[in-house]
Amino acid sequence: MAKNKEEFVQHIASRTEDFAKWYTDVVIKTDMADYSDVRGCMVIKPYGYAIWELMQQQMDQRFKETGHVNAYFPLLIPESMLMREAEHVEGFAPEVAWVTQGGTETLTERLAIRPTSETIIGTMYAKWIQSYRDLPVLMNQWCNVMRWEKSTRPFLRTAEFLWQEGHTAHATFEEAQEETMRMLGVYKDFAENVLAIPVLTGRKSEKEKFAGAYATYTMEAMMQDGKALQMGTSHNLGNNFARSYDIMYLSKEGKQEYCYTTSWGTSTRMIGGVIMVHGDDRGLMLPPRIAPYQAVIVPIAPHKEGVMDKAEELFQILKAAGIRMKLDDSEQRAGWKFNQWEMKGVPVRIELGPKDMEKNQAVLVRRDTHEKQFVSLDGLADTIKALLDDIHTSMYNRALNHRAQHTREVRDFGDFMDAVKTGFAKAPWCGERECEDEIKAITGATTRCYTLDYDPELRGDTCIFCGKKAKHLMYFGKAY
RNA sequence: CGGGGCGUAGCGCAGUUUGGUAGCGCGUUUGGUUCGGGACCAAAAGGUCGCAGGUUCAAAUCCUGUCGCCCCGACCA
Repeated sequence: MAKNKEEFVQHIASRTEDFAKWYTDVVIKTDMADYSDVRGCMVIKPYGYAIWELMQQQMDQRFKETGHVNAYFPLLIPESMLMREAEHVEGFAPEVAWVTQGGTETLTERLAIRPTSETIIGTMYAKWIQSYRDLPVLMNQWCNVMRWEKSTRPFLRTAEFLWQEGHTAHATFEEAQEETMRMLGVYKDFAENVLAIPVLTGRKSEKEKFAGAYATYTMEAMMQDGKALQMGTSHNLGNNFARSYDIMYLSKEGKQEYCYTTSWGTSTRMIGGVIMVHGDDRGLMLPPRIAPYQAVIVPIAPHKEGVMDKAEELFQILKAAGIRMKLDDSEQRAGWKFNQWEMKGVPVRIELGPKDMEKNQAVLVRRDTHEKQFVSLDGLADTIKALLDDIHTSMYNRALNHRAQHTREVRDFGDFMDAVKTGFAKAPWCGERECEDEIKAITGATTRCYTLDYDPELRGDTCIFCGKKAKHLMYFGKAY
């Protein structure tokens, strides 16, 4: 303990300082000091990258299960290629970074650093697809993209980010629509069953949809402050890109037809979502399925005879059982380690000391509830696996409950304004751009997505704001 | 692009009003006592005070310029 009160307060303050930085320090560092003009560059530290790798693995597995294959396309896109889809260009032009110089050679045509790859992949698809026999084409690419945003935000909006972008081509609109919805479903499954984040799925308004798309579908999560985060999107591009890039096939009937294409993407922004949905005052709280370490063994009194040997033995057994393990044999006090691993979000802590060894037991402490249990060393791997599943479910339910408490279905604009102060409002809406803009100007809330099963004819609702006939049941909220 | 704030040791900061030996906490290193919730004692290492110019016997401190970062707006698949 510190000598006097003043020193003690200072001591605590410096700890709190550490702790306020946990989110950047542990996972991502945005540090622009050496990049004078590149705002919002991101450095992902090894621990954060390990999280991303686990996300990649589990998403990729789902992509493969739905018949997709991975490929890679160029980083640089010639300006003329980018410009072929008018609406797309209009949407992305303000945030594209350009290469104008290659070595000592000044380029005759600028090259865009990809903000997304529809244009270049579309160009390739046009060459690859000849016949109905070539369809569908189902590909995915893991890569980085760059968008020169005016303002950036750690995790949520960085200039450069890692993502996956799926691009598919189909013979008919219906097949493209089916694919769009299938991948939206894959994303929802991933968010809920891997990240333990409940998401709303639905369709974007015309204003919020992807530039050049026929329709954009999205999954939206609620953060702890009640704000919305778009976690992934799936677009039915109709034949818009096929028309601009000449993606055509010869049908069974011998006619040249345009393809129908889709694209869908999720990014490192999801790491930000995990942090903001699950984190608490002690730091990160990682859902077990993406935790680089699912359990950490903290030996108690490691200098005592046999403790380290037993801890090492346990570590090997649990690791062999398929649990991602860490044995903390560093020269720190137990209490320090407890706090350190809680800050890093490890779901389960295993304490093993002389007293436990006598009783053939270990102490398990879960990160989410801090609940402590004494369990037998026999069958410990199974006990921990069950506990990890339980932690996942309980984290999901906590987030779901939070969202439920901050979402209100409203029919009155006063209630609407109240609702979007702390969360989502679900309200009938006319679907018109001017109305959407005015709602944003007045309340700060934007349209997030609308439900797919709402029938305004049956319900006879009027728009929450302008009073015209409602077309959609829309979720509104303030967004990141 | 507009408004505000900040650049001093690895990290977080005080010191600038009123110019006069470069400070504090954490971290690091060494030795010792400890060890079931962020230990204690003792010693040590570590900074051309963002950069450039000016004023002065003397500048972290005053003046001018410049670069960078953060926050709030505006903007934003």
